[in-house]
Amino acid sequence: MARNIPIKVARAEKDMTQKALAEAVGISRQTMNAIEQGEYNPTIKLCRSICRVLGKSLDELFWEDEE
Amino acid sequence: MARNIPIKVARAEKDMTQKALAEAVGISRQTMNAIEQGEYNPTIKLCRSICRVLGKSLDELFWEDEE
DNA sequence: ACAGAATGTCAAATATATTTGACATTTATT
DNA sequence: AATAAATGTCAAATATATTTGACATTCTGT
Repeated sequence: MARNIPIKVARAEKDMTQKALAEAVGISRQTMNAIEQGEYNPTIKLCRSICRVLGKSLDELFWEDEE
Repeated sequence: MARNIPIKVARAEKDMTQKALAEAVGISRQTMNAIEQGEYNPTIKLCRSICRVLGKSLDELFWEDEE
């Protein structure tokens, strides 16, 4: 999996730290970091939470052309 | 969670059975059924697979306004 | 250069998505 | 009405997402 740059950018736009985003979404900092590193595969529910907090769509933050 | 009507519709458009979609995506028929029933929470990777097979976007098939 | 915050990463434990098999119910076809 | 295909649902087992704690590294500001 590829690193998730769109999340990093959206987070920067909101001036949020990984920790802050993790807390806003109710997960651990390590999980948030791993998602941004593209090391796994969050649940769709979690993806939606992240989208809501960052004000972005699923397609903007989580689409990938090739698996 | 709410039943996922958009998947049902998209599947109908492609004239695919739950079983056929499940096979195309590499999961069990029961899991596909449960997803359509909104009983859980697939992985984003699986959501992307379903989107590719059905020719729809994440936002079209998996967005929900309220959790 | 120093200190503190933010990020990256690992291993072990826990929660939960997914599978398998089996059966009941509904829908479509003849 | 009868049969087959499609769908809905349950329980037990397995795979994997997520947590927790701990430590190393990079980034920022003073």
